[in-house]
Amino acid sequence: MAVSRRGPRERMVFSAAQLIRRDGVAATGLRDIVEHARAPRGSLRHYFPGGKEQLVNEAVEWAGRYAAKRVARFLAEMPEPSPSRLFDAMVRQWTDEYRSAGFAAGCPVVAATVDRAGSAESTGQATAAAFAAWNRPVARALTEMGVPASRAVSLATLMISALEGAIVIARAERDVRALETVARELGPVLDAGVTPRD
Amino acid sequence: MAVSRRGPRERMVFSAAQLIRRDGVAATGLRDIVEHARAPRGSLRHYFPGGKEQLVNEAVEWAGRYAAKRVARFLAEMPEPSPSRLFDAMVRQWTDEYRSAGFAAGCPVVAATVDRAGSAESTGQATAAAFAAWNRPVARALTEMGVPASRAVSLATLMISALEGAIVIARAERDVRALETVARELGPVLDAGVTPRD
DNA sequence: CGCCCTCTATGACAGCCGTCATAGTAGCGG
DNA sequence: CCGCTACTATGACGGCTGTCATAGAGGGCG
Repeated sequence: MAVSRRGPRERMVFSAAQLIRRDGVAATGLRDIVEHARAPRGSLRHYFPGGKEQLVNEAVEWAGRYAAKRVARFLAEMPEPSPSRLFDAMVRQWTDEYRSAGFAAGCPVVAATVDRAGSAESTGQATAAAFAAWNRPVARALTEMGVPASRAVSLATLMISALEGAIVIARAERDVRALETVARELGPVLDAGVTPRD
Repeated sequence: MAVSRRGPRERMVFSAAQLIRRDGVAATGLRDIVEHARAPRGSLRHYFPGGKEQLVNEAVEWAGRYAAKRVARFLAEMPEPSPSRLFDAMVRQWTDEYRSAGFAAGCPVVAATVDRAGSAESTGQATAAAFAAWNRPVARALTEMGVPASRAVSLATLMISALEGAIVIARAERDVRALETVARELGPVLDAGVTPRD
């Protein structure tokens, strides 16, 4: 696997993101992460002297970069990009996973935001940065498709909001219905460039 | 307080919902709930023989009923109901809370969905039921406003998805921007297709 | 009174948590 | 060979978790 090619440190961050998005932050133990990453437990302290908080933060940051790269790939694979087609691709990533692998996991950034366990000031900043890192390429893509710059960021926020909400509902219902619904209902809106209220 | 008028059992469910939506399920201890509810710890086992799982499920169900009732109240207070105005009211509930009380808490149903801690089959059903209980009055309100029945459920799902996603982003950013954005961008979309007045 | 039923009090239990202390290994430059 | 650095191994620590066992109030009622 390409994964095991990476160093233990990177594997731990990756495994942390994977377990967090499945079980939540509090329910994910350091020992679980180490085992899932097939990494030596003795190295935990060495690589992450900041403890669990640091590992969680890096996992969130990793997820933000991953989502951003994913957007770029969607656009690269798209012959004639359009807002609705981009949104479709973003949604389809989740419907595909849920259909093939079940509804066990959600978005790690959402998990880290919701399950902040009270403390963790730095985790709050990490989640905000992750959402920003995700929003940025989406908004930029929209502007390149002809959406006015003033609305591009807003539409990107709407897309990500609807997607994240639908992910949660899909997990609860164990059905991709909500994901398909937001794609179907929001797609035309994104293409039309509906004039916002006064 | 009206709250302390209620029996200890109901207070525990209420406190559970309140703590879960702030810290998540796993990070919320039974002892925290009992203390927050000013309820006797000895009664926990008596009222909730199903343990934490039962208490969490009841908190989620309570939240679903609460959200449904809230929709009814929004409509009752609305002179001339419209889809966008309903959505505005739903969003404003959260912007108001965040502005006045800070970004500590989110939606308990989302927390219970994301933070399912692996097990808890019954909690999955409870969260699905809660979303359904919330969707139902929204969809019904939309049909009464002139939205075709076939699209009412879809639009309700879109509204709730966008709202929930924006709640999460707002908490991460510690800013109501995302909430205001989805209200502004989605409002006109929801009204479109509705024949204005008789 | 005595009995029952609802509710409460208290403490112990095993188990997991994140953190940390200590020791040890491998490799490399000198 | 040394010393040094990077990394790993292992186990213990206090603290918190949900669960449970046992005992005891309090009140209605015959």
